[in-house]
Amino acid sequence: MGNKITARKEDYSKWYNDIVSEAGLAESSDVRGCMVIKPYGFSIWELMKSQLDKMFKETGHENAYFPLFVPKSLFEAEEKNAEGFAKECAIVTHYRLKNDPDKKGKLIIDPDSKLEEELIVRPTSEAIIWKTYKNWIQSYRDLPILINQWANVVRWEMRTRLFLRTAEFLWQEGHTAHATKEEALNETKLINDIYAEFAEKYMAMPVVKGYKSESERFAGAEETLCIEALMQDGKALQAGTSHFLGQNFAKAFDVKFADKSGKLEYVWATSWGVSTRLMGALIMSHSDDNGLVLPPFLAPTQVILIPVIKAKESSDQIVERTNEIHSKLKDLGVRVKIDDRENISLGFKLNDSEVKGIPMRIVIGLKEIENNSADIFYRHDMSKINSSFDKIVDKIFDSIELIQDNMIKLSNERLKSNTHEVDSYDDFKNLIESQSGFVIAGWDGTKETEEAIKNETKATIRCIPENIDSKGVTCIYSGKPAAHKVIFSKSY
RNA sequence: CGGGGUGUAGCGUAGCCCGGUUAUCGCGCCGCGUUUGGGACGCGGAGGUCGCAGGUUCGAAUCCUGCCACCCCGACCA
Repeated sequence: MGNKITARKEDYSKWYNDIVSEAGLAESSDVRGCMVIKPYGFSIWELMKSQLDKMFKETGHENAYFPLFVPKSLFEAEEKNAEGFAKECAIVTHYRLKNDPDKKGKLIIDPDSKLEEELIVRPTSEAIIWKTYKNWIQSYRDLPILINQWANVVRWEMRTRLFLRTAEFLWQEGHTAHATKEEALNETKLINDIYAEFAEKYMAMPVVKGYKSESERFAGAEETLCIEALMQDGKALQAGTSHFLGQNFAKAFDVKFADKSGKLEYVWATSWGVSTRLMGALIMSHSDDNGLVLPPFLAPTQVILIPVIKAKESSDQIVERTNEIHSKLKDLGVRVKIDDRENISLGFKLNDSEVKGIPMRIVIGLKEIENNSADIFYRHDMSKINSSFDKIVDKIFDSIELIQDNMIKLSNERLKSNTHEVDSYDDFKNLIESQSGFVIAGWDGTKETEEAIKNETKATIRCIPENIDSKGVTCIYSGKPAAHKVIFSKSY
Protein backbone atom coordinates (compact mmCIF):
# COMPACT_ATOMS: atom_id res chain seq x y z
CA MET A 1 0.00 0.00 0.00
CA GLY A 2 0.93 3.61 -0.10
CA ASN A 3 0.28 3.91 -3.78
CA LYS A 4 0.93 7.27 -5.30
CA ILE A 5 1.10 8.15 -8.93
CA THR A 6 3.81 10.77 -9.01
CA ALA A 7 4.89 10.74 -12.63
CA ARG A 8 2.85 12.76 -15.11
CA LYS A 9 1.81 11.68 -18.55
CA GLU A 10 4.32 14.00 -20.23
CA ASP A 11 7.00 11.72 -18.85
CA TYR A 12 5.43 8.81 -20.57
CA SER A 13 7.55 5.81 -19.67
CA LYS A 14 7.86 6.85 -16.04
CA TRP A 15 4.12 7.40 -15.93
CA TYR A 16 3.54 3.96 -17.41
CA ASN A 17 5.83 2.25 -14.91
CA ASP A 18 4.25 4.18 -12.08
CA ILE A 19 0.80 2.96 -13.01
CA VAL A 20 1.87 -0.63 -13.45
CA SER A 21 3.49 -0.69 -10.03
CA GLU A 22 1.10 1.50 -8.04
CA ALA A 23 -2.04 -0.14 -9.34
CA GLY A 24 -0.51 -3.45 -8.29
CA LEU A 25 -0.41 -5.02 -11.74
CA ALA A 26 3.15 -6.27 -12.00
CA GLU A 27 6.75 -5.73 -11.00
CA SER A 28 10.03 -6.55 -12.60
CA SER A 29 11.62 -9.66 -11.23
CA ASP A 30 15.20 -10.25 -10.21
CA VAL A 31 15.28 -12.70 -13.08
CA ARG A 32 16.62 -10.87 -16.08
CA GLY A 33 13.92 -9.33 -18.24
CA CYS A 34 11.15 -11.25 -16.54
CA MET A 35 8.19 -9.90 -14.63
CA VAL A 36 6.00 -10.95 -11.77
CA ILE A 37 2.33 -10.45 -12.57
CA LYS A 38 0.62 -9.60 -9.32
CA PRO A 39 -2.86 -10.86 -8.38
CA TYR A 40 -4.69 -7.72 -9.47
CA GLY A 41 -2.92 -7.63 -12.81
CA PHE A 42 -3.42 -11.32 -13.30
CA SER A 43 -7.13 -11.12 -12.64
CA ILE A 44 -7.43 -8.59 -15.47
CA TRP A 45 -5.48 -10.96 -17.71
CA GLU A 46 -7.84 -13.78 -16.69
CA LEU A 47 -10.84 -11.73 -17.73
CA MET A 48 -9.20 -11.11 -21.08
CA LYS A 49 -8.35 -14.77 -21.42
CA SER A 50 -11.81 -16.02 -20.65
CA GLN A 51 -13.41 -13.68 -23.18
CA LEU A 52 -10.93 -14.56 -25.92
CA ASP A 53 -11.24 -18.23 -25.10
CA LYS A 54 -14.98 -17.99 -25.45
CA MET A 55 -14.63 -16.33 -28.84
CA PHE A 56 -12.22 -19.01 -30.06
CA LYS A 57 -14.51 -21.79 -28.90
CA GLU A 58 -17.54 -20.19 -30.50
CA THR A 59 -15.68 -20.41 -33.81
CA GLY A 60 -14.87 -24.09 -33.45
CA HIS A 61 -11.45 -24.00 -31.82
CA GLU A 62 -10.24 -26.27 -29.02
CA ASN A 63 -7.50 -25.92 -26.45
CA ALA A 64 -4.51 -28.25 -26.11
CA TYR A 65 -1.02 -28.11 -24.73
CA PHE A 66 2.38 -28.81 -26.27
CA PRO A 67 5.89 -29.04 -24.75
CA LEU A 68 7.95 -26.11 -23.54
CA PHE A 69 11.13 -27.50 -25.09
CA VAL A 70 11.86 -27.74 -28.78
CA PRO A 71 14.78 -29.97 -29.83
CA LYS A 72 17.17 -27.93 -31.94
CA SER A 73 16.74 -30.15 -35.00
CA LEU A 74 13.01 -29.50 -34.98
CA PHE A 75 13.49 -25.83 -34.37
CA GLU A 76 15.67 -25.41 -37.44
CA ALA A 77 13.39 -27.37 -39.77
CA GLU A 78 11.52 -24.33 -41.07
CA GLU A 79 14.42 -22.17 -42.12
CA LYS A 80 12.94 -18.71 -42.10
CA ASN A 81 11.19 -19.25 -38.80
CA ALA A 82 14.39 -20.53 -37.23
CA GLU A 83 16.42 -17.69 -38.63
CA GLY A 84 13.92 -15.14 -37.35
CA PHE A 85 14.06 -16.37 -33.78
CA ALA A 86 17.64 -17.65 -33.63
CA LYS A 87 19.01 -14.49 -32.05
CA GLU A 88 16.69 -14.50 -29.07
CA CYS A 89 16.54 -18.04 -27.73
CA ALA A 90 17.13 -19.52 -24.31
CA ILE A 91 18.83 -22.90 -24.75
CA VAL A 92 18.99 -25.88 -22.43
CA THR A 93 22.37 -27.57 -22.77
CA HIS A 94 22.66 -29.57 -19.52
CA TYR A 95 20.33 -31.36 -17.18
CA ARG A 96 22.22 -31.62 -13.91
CA LEU A 97 24.19 -29.63 -11.33
CA LYS A 98 26.72 -30.82 -8.81
CA ASN A 99 28.55 -29.46 -5.76
CA ASP A 100 31.42 -27.17 -6.58
CA PRO A 101 34.57 -28.92 -5.29
CA ASP A 102 36.30 -25.51 -4.87
CA LYS A 103 33.53 -23.49 -3.25
CA LYS A 104 31.51 -24.98 -0.44
CA GLY A 105 27.77 -24.59 -0.77
CA LYS A 106 27.98 -23.61 -4.44
CA LEU A 107 26.80 -25.57 -7.42
CA ILE A 108 28.31 -25.96 -10.84
CA ILE A 109 26.99 -27.50 -14.02
CA ASP A 110 27.91 -31.16 -14.18
CA PRO A 111 29.84 -31.40 -17.44
CA ASP A 112 28.80 -35.05 -17.72
CA SER A 113 25.20 -34.00 -18.05
CA LYS A 114 25.62 -32.28 -21.40
CA LEU A 115 22.67 -33.01 -23.65
CA GLU A 116 23.37 -34.69 -26.96
CA GLU A 117 20.91 -32.36 -28.57
CA GLU A 118 20.19 -28.92 -27.17
CA LEU A 119 16.63 -28.00 -26.28
CA ILE A 120 15.31 -24.59 -27.22
CA VAL A 121 12.82 -23.01 -24.83
CA ARG A 122 10.01 -22.23 -27.24
CA PRO A 123 9.90 -18.68 -28.54
CA THR A 124 6.81 -19.87 -30.42
CA SER A 125 5.49 -23.38 -30.97
CA GLU A 126 5.08 -23.92 -34.71
CA ALA A 127 7.93 -26.42 -34.86
CA ILE A 128 6.88 -28.70 -32.04
CA ILE A 129 3.24 -28.51 -33.08
CA TRP A 130 3.80 -29.28 -36.73
CA LYS A 131 6.00 -32.21 -35.80
CA THR A 132 3.01 -33.47 -33.81
CA TYR A 133 0.45 -32.65 -36.50
CA LYS A 134 2.39 -34.84 -38.93
CA ASN A 135 1.24 -37.85 -36.94
CA TRP A 136 -2.31 -36.61 -36.64
CA ILE A 137 -2.98 -35.93 -40.29
CA GLN A 138 -3.39 -38.55 -42.98
CA SER A 139 -6.66 -37.81 -44.67
CA TYR A 140 -8.79 -34.82 -45.57
CA ARG A 141 -11.13 -36.25 -42.91
CA ASP A 142 -8.57 -35.26 -40.27
CA LEU A 143 -8.84 -31.64 -41.34
CA PRO A 144 -9.23 -28.94 -40.31
CA ILE A 145 -7.34 -28.99 -37.03
CA LEU A 146 -8.29 -25.90 -35.06
CA ILE A 147 -6.19 -25.80 -31.92
CA ASN A 148 -5.22 -23.09 -29.51
CA GLN A 149 -2.86 -23.26 -26.57
CA TRP A 150 -2.46 -20.93 -23.60
CA ALA A 151 1.21 -20.96 -22.74
CA ASN A 152 4.32 -19.09 -21.85
CA VAL A 153 7.12 -18.45 -24.31
CA VAL A 154 10.61 -17.04 -23.98
CA ARG A 155 12.25 -14.52 -26.25
CA TRP A 156 15.60 -13.20 -25.08
CA GLU A 157 14.95 -9.58 -25.91
CA MET A 158 17.69 -7.03 -25.41
CA ARG A 159 15.52 -4.37 -23.86
CA THR A 160 12.46 -5.26 -21.85
CA ARG A 161 9.46 -3.36 -20.46
CA LEU A 162 6.73 -4.59 -18.18
CA PHE A 163 3.96 -6.25 -20.21
CA LEU A 164 5.13 -4.70 -23.50
CA ARG A 165 8.27 -6.72 -23.95
CA THR A 166 9.44 -9.21 -21.35
CA ALA A 167 11.83 -12.12 -21.73
CA GLU A 168 9.06 -14.52 -20.77
CA PHE A 169 5.48 -13.75 -21.59
CA LEU A 170 2.08 -15.40 -21.47
CA TRP A 171 0.00 -15.72 -24.58
CA GLN A 172 -2.31 -17.84 -26.60
CA GLU A 173 -1.12 -19.29 -29.85
CA GLY A 174 -3.50 -20.84 -32.31
CA HIS A 175 -2.20 -23.35 -34.83
CA THR A 176 -4.54 -24.58 -37.51
CA ALA A 177 -4.22 -26.99 -40.40
CA HIS A 178 -6.45 -26.88 -43.46
CA ALA A 179 -7.05 -28.77 -46.67
CA THR A 180 -7.21 -25.71 -48.88
CA LYS A 181 -5.44 -22.41 -49.22
CA GLU A 182 -8.73 -20.58 -49.23
CA GLU A 183 -9.83 -22.12 -45.97
CA ALA A 184 -6.53 -21.19 -44.32
CA LEU A 185 -6.78 -17.64 -45.59
CA ASN A 186 -10.30 -17.38 -44.22
CA GLU A 187 -9.11 -18.65 -40.86
CA THR A 188 -6.34 -16.04 -40.77
CA LYS A 189 -8.90 -13.36 -41.48
CA LEU A 190 -11.47 -14.74 -39.04
CA ILE A 191 -9.01 -14.63 -36.18
CA ASN A 192 -7.78 -11.16 -36.97
CA ASP A 193 -11.41 -10.03 -36.94
CA ILE A 194 -11.90 -11.70 -33.56
CA TYR A 195 -8.86 -9.87 -32.24
CA ALA A 196 -10.17 -6.57 -33.54
CA GLU A 197 -13.60 -7.20 -32.08
CA PHE A 198 -12.11 -8.10 -28.72
CA ALA A 199 -9.89 -5.01 -28.68
CA GLU A 200 -12.70 -2.68 -29.62
CA LYS A 201 -15.58 -4.14 -27.69
CA TYR A 202 -13.91 -5.37 -24.52
CA MET A 203 -10.75 -3.32 -24.23
CA ALA A 204 -12.48 -0.20 -25.60
CA MET A 205 -9.44 0.15 -27.80
CA PRO A 206 -10.06 0.82 -31.49
CA VAL A 207 -7.58 -0.80 -33.86
CA VAL A 208 -6.66 -0.70 -37.49
CA LYS A 209 -6.77 -4.05 -39.23
CA GLY A 210 -4.37 -4.68 -42.02
CA TYR A 211 -1.52 -6.59 -43.61
CA LYS A 212 2.13 -6.39 -42.64
CA SER A 213 4.69 -5.38 -45.21
CA GLU A 214 7.07 -8.15 -46.16
CA SER A 215 9.83 -6.97 -43.84
CA GLU A 216 7.50 -6.79 -40.84
CA ARG A 217 6.01 -10.20 -41.46
CA PHE A 218 6.28 -13.12 -39.02
CA ALA A 219 9.28 -15.31 -39.78
CA GLY A 220 7.98 -18.17 -41.88
CA ALA A 221 4.65 -16.57 -42.83
CA GLU A 222 3.44 -15.78 -46.31
CA GLU A 223 1.06 -13.15 -45.05
CA THR A 224 0.70 -11.53 -41.65
CA LEU A 225 -2.52 -9.84 -40.63
CA CYS A 226 -2.46 -7.63 -37.60
CA ILE A 227 -4.31 -5.22 -35.44
CA GLU A 228 -2.53 -1.98 -34.64
CA ALA A 229 -3.55 0.26 -31.78
CA LEU A 230 -2.53 3.81 -31.01
CA MET A 231 -1.27 4.67 -27.55
CA GLN A 232 -1.73 8.02 -25.83
CA ASP A 233 1.82 9.12 -26.54
CA GLY A 234 1.23 8.79 -30.27
CA LYS A 235 3.12 5.54 -30.69
CA ALA A 236 1.63 2.46 -32.32
CA LEU A 237 1.41 -0.89 -30.63
CA GLN A 238 1.00 -4.17 -32.47
CA ALA A 239 -1.72 -5.76 -30.40
CA GLY A 240 -2.24 -9.05 -32.20
CA THR A 241 -1.19 -10.98 -35.26
CA SER A 242 -2.66 -13.71 -37.42
CA HIS A 243 -0.42 -15.44 -39.93
CA PHE A 244 -1.13 -17.32 -43.12
CA LEU A 245 1.74 -19.79 -43.21
CA GLY A 246 1.03 -21.25 -46.64
CA GLN A 247 2.53 -24.72 -46.96
CA ASN A 248 5.87 -23.72 -45.45
CA PHE A 249 5.52 -25.72 -42.28
CA ALA A 250 3.78 -28.62 -43.96
CA LYS A 251 6.74 -28.90 -46.33
CA ALA A 252 9.32 -28.45 -43.58
CA PHE A 253 7.70 -31.19 -41.48
CA ASP A 254 6.38 -33.25 -44.37
CA VAL A 255 2.72 -33.05 -43.42
CA LYS A 256 0.59 -34.41 -46.27
CA PHE A 257 -2.98 -35.56 -46.47
CA ALA A 258 -4.90 -37.68 -48.94
CA ASP A 259 -7.67 -35.67 -50.58
CA LYS A 260 -11.00 -37.15 -51.74
CA SER A 261 -9.42 -38.55 -54.86
CA GLY A 262 -6.58 -40.12 -52.90
CA LYS A 263 -3.98 -37.65 -54.07
CA LEU A 264 -1.38 -36.53 -51.51
CA GLU A 265 -1.30 -32.77 -50.82
CA TYR A 266 0.58 -30.55 -48.40
CA VAL A 267 -1.51 -29.05 -45.62
CA TRP A 268 -2.20 -25.31 -45.39
CA ALA A 269 -1.45 -23.63 -42.09
CA THR A 270 -2.17 -20.61 -39.95
CA SER A 271 -0.91 -19.42 -36.61
CA TRP A 272 -2.05 -16.50 -34.51
CA GLY A 273 -1.51 -14.99 -31.11
CA VAL A 274 -2.10 -12.29 -28.58
CA SER A 275 -0.06 -11.90 -25.44
CA THR A 276 0.18 -10.18 -22.08
CA ARG A 277 1.21 -7.21 -24.20
CA LEU A 278 -2.53 -6.58 -24.38
CA MET A 279 -2.26 -5.61 -20.71
CA GLY A 280 0.23 -2.93 -21.67
CA ALA A 281 -2.10 -1.78 -24.42
CA LEU A 282 -5.00 -1.58 -22.02
CA ILE A 283 -3.00 0.43 -19.49
CA MET A 284 -1.65 2.86 -22.08
CA SER A 285 -4.98 3.31 -23.83
CA HIS A 286 -7.05 4.68 -20.99
CA SER A 287 -5.02 5.59 -17.95
CA ASP A 288 -4.55 9.15 -16.75
CA ASP A 289 -2.52 11.08 -14.19
CA ASN A 290 -4.64 9.64 -11.39
CA GLY A 291 -3.78 6.09 -12.31
CA LEU A 292 -5.23 3.16 -14.14
CA VAL A 293 -8.58 3.38 -15.90
CA LEU A 294 -10.26 0.09 -16.69
CA PRO A 295 -13.18 -0.53 -19.00
CA PRO A 296 -15.91 -2.18 -16.90
CA PHE A 297 -15.93 -5.34 -19.07
CA LEU A 298 -12.36 -6.07 -18.00
CA ALA A 299 -12.39 -4.70 -14.48
CA PRO A 300 -11.93 -7.37 -11.78
CA THR A 301 -13.92 -5.07 -9.51
CA GLN A 302 -16.52 -3.03 -11.36
CA VAL A 303 -17.98 -1.30 -8.34
CA ILE A 304 -16.46 -0.49 -4.97
CA LEU A 305 -18.67 0.40 -2.03
CA ILE A 306 -17.04 2.41 0.74
CA PRO A 307 -18.93 2.69 4.01
CA VAL A 308 -17.98 5.68 6.15
CA ILE A 309 -18.67 5.06 9.80
CA LYS A 310 -18.00 7.97 12.12
CA ALA A 311 -20.35 7.37 14.99
CA LYS A 312 -21.59 4.15 16.50
CA GLU A 313 -25.25 5.23 16.38
CA SER A 314 -25.46 5.33 12.57
CA SER A 315 -23.18 2.35 12.01
CA ASP A 316 -25.91 -0.27 11.67
CA GLN A 317 -27.89 1.67 9.09
CA ILE A 318 -24.79 2.29 6.97
CA VAL A 319 -23.63 -1.31 7.10
CA GLU A 320 -27.11 -2.57 6.34
CA ARG A 321 -27.53 -0.28 3.32
CA THR A 322 -24.08 -1.15 2.00
CA ASN A 323 -24.69 -4.87 2.33
CA GLU A 324 -28.06 -4.58 0.66
CA ILE A 325 -26.62 -2.83 -2.40
CA HIS A 326 -23.74 -5.28 -2.45
CA SER A 327 -25.93 -8.37 -2.49
CA LYS A 328 -28.36 -6.96 -5.05
CA LEU A 329 -25.50 -6.13 -7.40
CA LYS A 330 -23.98 -9.56 -6.86
CA ASP A 331 -27.28 -11.16 -7.80
CA LEU A 332 -27.16 -9.20 -11.05
CA GLY A 333 -23.69 -10.60 -11.78
CA VAL A 334 -21.87 -7.34 -11.10
CA ARG A 335 -18.32 -7.65 -9.78
CA VAL A 336 -18.69 -5.62 -6.61
CA LYS A 337 -16.65 -5.24 -3.43
CA ILE A 338 -16.97 -3.48 -0.11
CA ASP A 339 -13.92 -1.63 1.16
CA ASP A 340 -14.43 -1.95 4.90
CA ARG A 341 -10.77 -2.00 5.85
CA GLU A 342 -10.32 -0.51 9.28
CA ASN A 343 -7.77 2.10 10.23
CA ILE A 344 -7.55 3.34 6.69
CA SER A 345 -8.78 6.84 6.04
CA LEU A 346 -11.47 7.61 3.53
CA GLY A 347 -9.09 9.74 1.51
CA PHE A 348 -6.77 6.82 1.10
CA LYS A 349 -9.55 4.51 -0.01
CA LEU A 350 -10.85 7.00 -2.55
CA ASN A 351 -7.43 7.40 -4.08
CA ASP A 352 -6.80 3.70 -3.92
CA SER A 353 -9.89 3.00 -5.99
CA GLU A 354 -8.79 5.61 -8.52
CA VAL A 355 -5.23 4.32 -8.83
CA LYS A 356 -6.61 0.82 -9.43
CA GLY A 357 -9.00 2.05 -12.09
CA ILE A 358 -12.19 0.70 -10.53
CA PRO A 359 -14.92 1.98 -12.87
CA MET A 360 -17.50 2.95 -10.25
CA ARG A 361 -17.38 3.99 -6.62
CA ILE A 362 -20.11 4.68 -4.09
CA VAL A 363 -19.43 6.20 -0.69
CA ILE A 364 -22.09 5.46 1.89
CA GLY A 365 -22.10 7.36 5.16
CA LEU A 366 -24.44 9.23 7.44
CA LYS A 367 -25.00 11.96 4.86
CA GLU A 368 -26.18 9.41 2.28
CA ILE A 369 -28.45 7.68 4.75
CA GLU A 370 -30.06 10.99 5.68
CA ASN A 371 -30.53 12.03 2.04
CA ASN A 372 -31.60 8.53 1.06
CA SER A 373 -29.29 8.84 -1.96
CA ALA A 374 -25.65 8.52 -2.94
CA ASP A 375 -23.23 9.62 -5.66
CA ILE A 376 -22.02 7.16 -8.24
CA PHE A 377 -18.50 8.20 -9.15
CA TYR A 378 -17.28 7.27 -12.61
CA ARG A 379 -13.55 6.70 -12.82
CA HIS A 380 -13.13 7.10 -16.57
CA ASP A 381 -14.17 10.75 -16.65
CA MET A 382 -14.10 11.48 -12.89
CA SER A 383 -17.75 12.58 -12.98
CA LYS A 384 -20.51 11.89 -10.48
CA ILE A 385 -24.22 11.35 -10.68
CA ASN A 386 -26.57 11.26 -7.73
CA SER A 387 -29.12 8.51 -7.32
CA SER A 388 -31.72 7.69 -4.71
CA PHE A 389 -31.15 4.38 -2.97
CA ASP A 390 -34.20 2.74 -4.49
CA LYS A 391 -32.86 3.31 -8.00
CA ILE A 392 -29.15 3.04 -7.40
CA VAL A 393 -28.74 -0.67 -8.13
CA ASP A 394 -30.39 -0.32 -11.54
CA LYS A 395 -28.40 2.80 -12.28
CA ILE A 396 -25.13 1.06 -11.46
CA PHE A 397 -26.09 -1.95 -13.51
CA ASP A 398 -26.97 0.18 -16.53
CA SER A 399 -23.81 2.23 -16.10
CA ILE A 400 -21.60 -0.75 -16.91
CA GLU A 401 -22.56 -0.64 -20.57
CA LEU A 402 -22.77 3.15 -20.59
CA ILE A 403 -19.22 3.55 -19.33
CA GLN A 404 -17.97 0.91 -21.73
CA ASP A 405 -19.67 2.68 -24.66
CA ASN A 406 -18.40 6.02 -23.50
CA MET A 407 -14.84 4.77 -23.29
CA ILE A 408 -15.10 3.27 -26.76
CA LYS A 409 -16.38 6.59 -28.06
CA LEU A 410 -13.57 8.54 -26.41
CA SER A 411 -10.93 6.15 -27.74
CA ASN A 412 -12.39 6.32 -31.21
CA GLU A 413 -12.22 10.10 -31.15
CA ARG A 414 -8.63 9.98 -29.98
CA LEU A 415 -7.68 7.58 -32.75
CA LYS A 416 -9.46 9.74 -35.32
CA SER A 417 -7.86 13.00 -34.19
CA ASN A 418 -4.42 11.38 -34.20
CA THR A 419 -4.70 9.86 -37.65
CA HIS A 420 -3.62 12.09 -40.51
CA GLU A 421 -3.25 11.64 -44.22
CA VAL A 422 -0.35 13.35 -45.95
CA ASP A 423 0.89 13.57 -49.51
CA SER A 424 4.24 15.27 -49.04
CA TYR A 425 7.31 13.92 -47.34
CA ASP A 426 7.85 17.21 -45.48
CA ASP A 427 4.40 17.03 -43.92
CA PHE A 428 5.09 13.42 -43.12
CA LYS A 429 8.32 14.16 -41.33
CA ASN A 430 6.78 17.03 -39.39
CA LEU A 431 3.89 14.91 -38.19
CA ILE A 432 6.04 11.97 -37.19
CA GLU A 433 8.48 14.27 -35.44
CA SER A 434 5.95 16.40 -33.57
CA GLN A 435 3.24 14.01 -32.46
CA SER A 436 3.60 10.77 -34.35
CA GLY A 437 0.17 9.13 -34.33
CA PHE A 438 -0.98 7.22 -37.40
CA VAL A 439 0.11 8.81 -40.63
CA ILE A 440 -1.52 7.54 -43.80
CA ALA A 441 0.58 7.93 -46.91
CA GLY A 442 1.30 6.38 -50.27
CA TRP A 443 4.08 3.80 -50.50
CA ASP A 444 5.63 2.47 -53.67
CA GLY A 445 5.80 -1.03 -52.19
CA THR A 446 9.58 -1.35 -52.20
CA LYS A 447 11.78 -2.46 -49.32
CA GLU A 448 14.21 0.32 -50.13
CA THR A 449 11.66 3.06 -49.55
CA GLU A 450 10.39 1.43 -46.37
CA GLU A 451 13.95 1.14 -45.09
CA ALA A 452 14.90 4.69 -46.01
CA ILE A 453 11.84 6.17 -44.28
CA LYS A 454 12.57 4.09 -41.21
CA ASN A 455 16.16 5.28 -41.07
CA GLU A 456 15.27 8.91 -41.60
CA THR A 457 12.23 9.19 -39.32
CA LYS A 458 12.10 6.03 -37.14
CA ALA A 459 8.58 5.50 -38.45
CA THR A 460 7.68 2.04 -39.73
CA ILE A 461 4.84 0.72 -41.81
CA ARG A 462 2.41 -0.48 -39.18
CA CYS A 463 0.12 -2.06 -41.71
CA ILE A 464 -1.44 -1.92 -45.10
CA PRO A 465 -5.05 -1.32 -44.05
CA GLU A 466 -7.87 -3.40 -45.42
CA ASN A 467 -10.30 -1.72 -47.78
CA ILE A 468 -8.41 1.42 -48.53
CA ASP A 469 -8.27 2.77 -52.03
CA SER A 470 -4.86 3.78 -53.33
CA LYS A 471 -5.77 4.66 -56.91
CA GLY A 472 -3.87 7.65 -58.25
CA VAL A 473 -1.80 8.02 -55.09
CA THR A 474 1.94 8.52 -55.32
CA CYS A 475 4.62 7.40 -52.92
CA ILE A 476 5.58 10.16 -50.50
CA TYR A 477 9.23 9.17 -50.63
CA SER A 478 9.98 8.15 -54.19
CA GLY A 479 7.19 9.99 -55.97
CA LYS A 480 6.43 6.85 -57.95
CA PRO A 481 2.88 5.50 -58.17
CA ALA A 482 1.92 4.03 -54.82
CA ALA A 483 1.32 0.31 -54.53
CA HIS A 484 -0.66 0.90 -51.36
CA LYS A 485 -1.82 3.51 -48.97
CA VAL A 486 -0.26 2.48 -45.69
CA ILE A 487 -0.14 3.53 -42.06
CA PHE A 488 3.16 4.78 -40.78
CA SER A 489 3.95 5.40 -37.14
CA LYS A 490 6.63 5.24 -34.53
CA SER A 491 5.99 2.12 -32.56
CA TYR A 492 6.71 0.12 -29.47
C1' C B 1 27.65 -6.52 -29.31
C1' G B 2 29.16 -0.79 -29.75
C1' G B 3 28.55 4.28 -26.70
C1' G B 4 27.28 6.39 -21.80
C1' G B 5 25.89 5.72 -16.63
C1' U B 6 24.68 3.55 -11.81
C1' G B 7 25.24 -0.06 -7.62
C1' U B 8 24.29 2.34 0.13
C1' A B 9 17.67 -1.19 4.46
C1' G B 10 11.64 -3.56 0.97
C1' C B 11 11.59 1.23 -2.25
C1' G B 12 13.68 6.13 -3.25
C1' U B 13 18.15 8.50 -1.67
C1' A B 14 22.58 11.77 1.18
C1' G B 15 27.63 10.91 2.04
C1' C B 16 32.35 9.57 -2.31
C1' C B 17 35.74 14.69 -5.48
C1' C B 18 38.82 16.04 -0.16
C1' G B 19 39.49 8.47 3.87
C1' G B 20 38.53 9.53 10.50
C1' U B 21 33.47 8.24 16.24
C1' U B 22 27.57 4.67 16.24
C1' A B 23 26.43 5.50 7.64
C1' U B 24 21.93 10.38 6.28
C1' C B 25 16.99 11.43 5.20
C1' G B 26 11.99 10.25 3.26
C1' C B 27 8.41 6.38 2.22
C1' G B 28 7.13 1.64 3.76
C1' C B 29 7.25 -2.04 8.01
C1' C B 30 6.30 -3.39 13.60
C1' G B 31 4.09 -1.77 18.72
C1' C B 32 0.84 1.55 21.65
C1' G B 33 -2.70 5.43 21.66
C1' U B 34 -5.77 8.90 19.14
C1' U B 35 -8.23 9.42 14.12
C1' U B 36 -12.57 7.42 8.63
C1' G B 37 -16.27 12.96 4.37
C1' G B 38 -9.84 13.40 -0.23
C1' G B 39 -3.60 10.06 0.25
C1' A B 40 -4.19 10.83 9.24
C1' C B 41 -1.21 12.11 13.70
C1' G B 42 1.90 11.44 18.15
C1' C B 43 5.36 8.50 20.77
C1' G B 44 8.37 4.18 20.64
C1' G B 45 10.90 0.30 17.64
C1' A B 46 13.06 -3.17 14.02
C1' G B 47 15.73 -3.41 9.62
C1' G B 48 22.59 -2.57 6.42
C1' U B 49 28.20 -8.31 4.36
C1' C B 50 27.67 0.31 1.66
C1' G B 51 27.25 -5.08 -5.59
C1' C B 52 31.57 -9.01 -5.14
C1' A B 53 36.90 -10.05 -4.64
C1' G B 54 41.57 -8.21 -3.83
C1' G B 55 44.98 -4.05 -2.83
C1' U B 56 46.82 0.79 -0.48
C1' U B 57 46.38 2.67 4.70
C1' C B 58 46.86 3.01 11.75
C1' G B 59 41.89 3.45 9.56
C1' A B 60 37.99 2.46 3.29
C1' A B 61 30.98 3.46 1.54
C1' U B 62 34.95 7.06 0.17
C1' C B 63 41.36 5.90 -3.14
C1' C B 64 43.38 1.80 -6.76
C1' U B 65 42.73 -2.98 -9.69
C1' G B 66 39.73 -6.86 -11.38
C1' C B 67 34.98 -9.05 -11.73
C1' C B 68 29.57 -9.05 -11.55
C1' A B 69 24.82 -6.94 -12.00
C1' C B 70 21.47 -3.42 -13.60
C1' C B 71 19.79 1.13 -16.26
C1' C B 72 19.78 4.60 -20.56
C1' C B 73 21.03 5.33 -26.10
C1' G B 74 21.72 2.14 -30.88
C1' A B 75 20.72 -3.15 -33.84
C1' C B 76 16.11 -7.03 -32.53
C1' C B 77 10.86 -7.70 -31.10
C1' A B 78 4.07 -10.24 -29.45
